[in-house]
Amino acid sequence: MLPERLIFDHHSAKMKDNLIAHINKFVELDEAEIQQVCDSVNVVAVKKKQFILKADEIYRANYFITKGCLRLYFINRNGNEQITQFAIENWWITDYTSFETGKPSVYYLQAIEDSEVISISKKAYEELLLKVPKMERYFRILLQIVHTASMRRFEYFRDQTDEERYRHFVSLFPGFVQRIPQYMLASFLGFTPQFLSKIRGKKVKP
Amino acid sequence: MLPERLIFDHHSAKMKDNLIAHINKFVELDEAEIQQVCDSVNVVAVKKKQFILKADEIYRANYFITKGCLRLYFINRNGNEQITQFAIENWWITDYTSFETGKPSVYYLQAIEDSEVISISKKAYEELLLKVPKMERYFRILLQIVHTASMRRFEYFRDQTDEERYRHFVSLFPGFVQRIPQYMLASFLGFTPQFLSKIRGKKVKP
DNA sequence: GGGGAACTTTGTTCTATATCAAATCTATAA
DNA sequence: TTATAGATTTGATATAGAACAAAGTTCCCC
Repeated sequence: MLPERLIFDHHSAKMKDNLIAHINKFVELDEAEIQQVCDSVNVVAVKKKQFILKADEIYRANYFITKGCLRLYFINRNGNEQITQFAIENWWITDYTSFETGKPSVYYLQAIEDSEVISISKKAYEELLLKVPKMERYFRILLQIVHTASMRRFEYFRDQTDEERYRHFVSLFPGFVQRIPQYMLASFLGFTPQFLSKIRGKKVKP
Repeated sequence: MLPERLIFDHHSAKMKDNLIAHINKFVELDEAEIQQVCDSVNVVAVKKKQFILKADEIYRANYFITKGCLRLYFINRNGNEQITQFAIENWWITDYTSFETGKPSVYYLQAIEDSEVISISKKAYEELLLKVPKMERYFRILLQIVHTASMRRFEYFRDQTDEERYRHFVSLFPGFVQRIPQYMLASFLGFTPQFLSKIRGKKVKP
């Protein structure tokens, strides 16, 4: 029987393969570069409801999800959770404001399901970008994608009623909606869980 | 007296210096790289109210403002203008969705004041990124900044009332508010010009 | 597998902001 | 210089969704 450490290393290597596969969709890494990426990151398992970080803490890392689902939220002045982002497989997530400035965040980062996450520390990230310029390209491309996604999201918030935004979101991501409780979806879409329940109770016009 | 073309070239070179100065805040370009950047871009003058692009057109370039002010907006289903971004000196602006996909945009890009703009075509942008890897870094850093800005903006939309968001914006950018008509500020902040007028008419609580 | 907490549903009332309408005010172009 | 469209103000009315409240439901944890 293998010692615990080796089992973990084997598992860990498999997680890292997911990240490498994702990077290779955008840039072509050679063996040495793959090694440098793998040496820069760590694999972490988080249980459902476990927090990776909480408000008032500093986001010293960026997180890539290989399995599961996380949410990023803050508490508004009425004391309600406001989810600003979900992250599922093959997404990076962090509070970039805190990550960049080194100042405490207002955000909570919590697992919605048992999840596997790859983390890269701020320091390792900066060093990796200098050592492997292809990673500048990789993150530049990802950030362009993120930017277009948030522009799109903004459009929806400005051009649709809450009810329309709900129906639209469900039609776009029917599978994802199954994975999360309703109150989280309501929070993400910007209204109360009671209102979501009322929408669902309504018969859709034939 | 100099021929028209030379006068323009001289002016054009000065505009490009602004861009180079901006890039040099984030990465250090050598002479050859500066030349490559300058060869990749064009200088354009736009008069107040003139459109750089309109809805249904394709954003084939990214635009850097050296002087003046532009707005990016779309027409919502009620026929109202929804401004999603302003761009002033030293900001890049485009509809990245259209820029990346080559599909027609829903956005209008219009000068609010007489402005000077440097454009880089999609083709020149892609080539420049390959020829000058430092530009990957430059745009990666800029996109991180843009991303944090839109996260912040989202927070404000979720955590403040319209009136609070107005007062907050004015306190953050008093000079900018002077430069634009009220109805544009209302559109950017997500409410009607009538409502903005009513807010302004109110006495602030002492 | 039972009990309590976490969710969801349902009904009522309330409020911020939209919408509609019309009266000024203000720039710009002829 | 004035005519005219564009912009702002002001007031009356309407409405989407919040807040509050309380009854069901489901999910876990012991």
